[in-house]
Amino acid sequence: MNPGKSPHKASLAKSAGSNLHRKVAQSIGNQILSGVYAPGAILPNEADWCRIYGASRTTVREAVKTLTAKGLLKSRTKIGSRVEPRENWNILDRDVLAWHMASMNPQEFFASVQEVRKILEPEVAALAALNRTPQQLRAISEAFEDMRKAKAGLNSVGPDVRFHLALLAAANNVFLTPFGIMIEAALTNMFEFTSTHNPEPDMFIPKHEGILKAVKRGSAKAARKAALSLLTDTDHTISRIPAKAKKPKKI
Amino acid sequence: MNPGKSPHKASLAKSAGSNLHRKVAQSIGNQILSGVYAPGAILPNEADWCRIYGASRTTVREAVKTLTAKGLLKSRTKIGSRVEPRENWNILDRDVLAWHMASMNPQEFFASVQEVRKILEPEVAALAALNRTPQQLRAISEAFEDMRKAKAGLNSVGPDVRFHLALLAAANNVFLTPFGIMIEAALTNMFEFTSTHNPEPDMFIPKHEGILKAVKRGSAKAARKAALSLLTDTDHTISRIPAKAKKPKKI
DNA sequence: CAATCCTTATTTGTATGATAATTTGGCCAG
DNA sequence: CTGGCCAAATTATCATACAAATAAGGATTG
Repeated sequence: MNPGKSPHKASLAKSAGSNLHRKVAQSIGNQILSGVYAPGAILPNEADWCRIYGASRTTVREAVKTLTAKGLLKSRTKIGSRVEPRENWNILDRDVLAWHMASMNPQEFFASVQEVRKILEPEVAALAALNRTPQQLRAISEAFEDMRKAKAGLNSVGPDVRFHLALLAAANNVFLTPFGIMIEAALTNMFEFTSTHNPEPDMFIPKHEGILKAVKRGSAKAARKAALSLLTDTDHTISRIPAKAKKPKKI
Repeated sequence: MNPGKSPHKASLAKSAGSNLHRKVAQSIGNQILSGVYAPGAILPNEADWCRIYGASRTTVREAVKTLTAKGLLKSRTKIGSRVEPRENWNILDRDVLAWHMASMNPQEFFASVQEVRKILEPEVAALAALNRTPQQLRAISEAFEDMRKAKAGLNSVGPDVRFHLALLAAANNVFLTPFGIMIEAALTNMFEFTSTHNPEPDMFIPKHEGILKAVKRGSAKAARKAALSLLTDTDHTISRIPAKAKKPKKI
C-alpha cells in the first residue's frame, strides 16, 4: 500500500509494552485495525518492516508471529503476509480489543458491547446462581463489599469490574470467560462513552446487591432478573443509540 | 516438571502444520491444555526446548511468541515462561480450541458448548432478523438450500455449519463472531459426541427453514423462537447430561 | 499458436553465534 | 538486621547465512 521510501514512520514507543517486538506488533496491529491495511491486502515484507522500525528481522518476525497467532495475518513463502478476513480476527483478545477501541467510534463500540452484555449477563447470573462454588460466591461478595465501601470515592470502577468478572467466573463455563475482556474494557472506559461518570449511584449499589443475594441463595430466576435490570433500567448505558439500525452496512 | 535428560520427547510432526515453529507451538500448546504444565508453572527454558525438539532457538522463540499471543504464556527475563491462569487463555482461538478439545471429556465439552449456544443463538437469530443485509440473507438462504439438497446424503454438516455461521455474521456484532469457531467445532464433531449421527433429520430441515423465514421477514420474535426450538426440542443435542451439576468443582 | 516444463527471483523459514538487557538471589558491608 | 552491590540465569535483540517454497516468466516442444 505504501512501498515507497518514506512510509508511515509508524510512530513506535508510544505504547507501554517494553519489548521491541511487542511495540512493533502493536504498531502493525493498530494499522490493521484502523484499516491502513485492509483484509486481503499484502503487507510490506519483513525487510521493509525492518527498515521502517529499525529493528532486526528476528524482532519483526516475532511481531508478525504474534499477529498471526491472533488471527490478523497469514504468511506464505514468496507471497508475503496477507491480512485475514475480519471474521478470523481474535477480537476478544486483549490486545486486539485495545487496538480496535483505538480506531473505532466509541459510541458504536459501547453499543455493541452493551448489546452482547444484555444477552449474556442475565444468563451468566443465572448460571452463577446454579453453579457457583462457595469460593466463587465469596469473591463476588467481597467485590461487592469493596464497591460499597468505595461508594464515596468515585473510583468504584475497580470493584465493579471485579464483581462482574467474578460473576462470570462463577458461571463455570469456559466459553463465557473470554467476555471478561470485553466487560472490563466497557466498564473501565465507561466514563469516556457516557457523558456522566457514575450514573445514578444510588440505584447502582442496590441493583448489584440484588444480583449478589440471588446468586447467594441460588435463585437463577431472580439472578437473571436482577442482572437484566442492571443493564436496562438504571442504565449504566447509553440509551440514545438504538441497538437496531446501528449502521446500514455500507456494502 | 521434567528437567531430566530424556524429557517428553514430545512427539512432533503428528499435526498437519507444515512449519516447524507451528508444530512446536502445537506440541507445547497441547501439553499446556492437557495439564502437563499447569497455570503458574514455569516452562523449560528456550535452550531446553531446543534440545527437546531439535530445533533452533529462533524457531522455539517464534513458537513461544505464538503461545504468548494466545494468552497461554507470559515470558519474563531471568524468570522464564510461566503458564498464565486459565481465564487469560484465548479459548475461542481456533488453535486453542483444538488443543482443548484434544484433551477434554467430549461430553463435557459438548455440554458447555450447547449451554452457550442456547443462550446466544436465539438472540443471534433475533439480531439477524433485525440487522441482516440482503447479501447476508442470501448467504443464509443459500446455505439452507444446500442443506436441503444434501439431505439425502448424510454430509449435510457442511451446509449446516455455513447456515449457522451466516446467521451469526448477519447479527452484525463483532463481539459475537468469535463464537463461530465454537459452533463450527460443535457441529462438525457432533457425531462424535452424540450416539446417533443426524438425529431426527425430518425435523431438522423444517426447523432451520423456520429460522430462515423469520429472518427473511424481519421478525425478531419468531426468529428467536425458531432458533430456540432448534436447540431444545429436536436436540441435536445430548440431553442426558444435566446442564447444572456439571461437575462439583474439585476445589 | 498453445501447452508444458524448467529456470529464476522473491519471500518466508530455519540455523547459528554473539551481545545486550533484565532481574532474581545471594553476598557483603554497615 | 538492613541496605546496597554483584553475579548468574534467562529472555531480548542483532547480524548473517542458507534452505525451502512458490509465483512468474521464459524456453521448449507439440
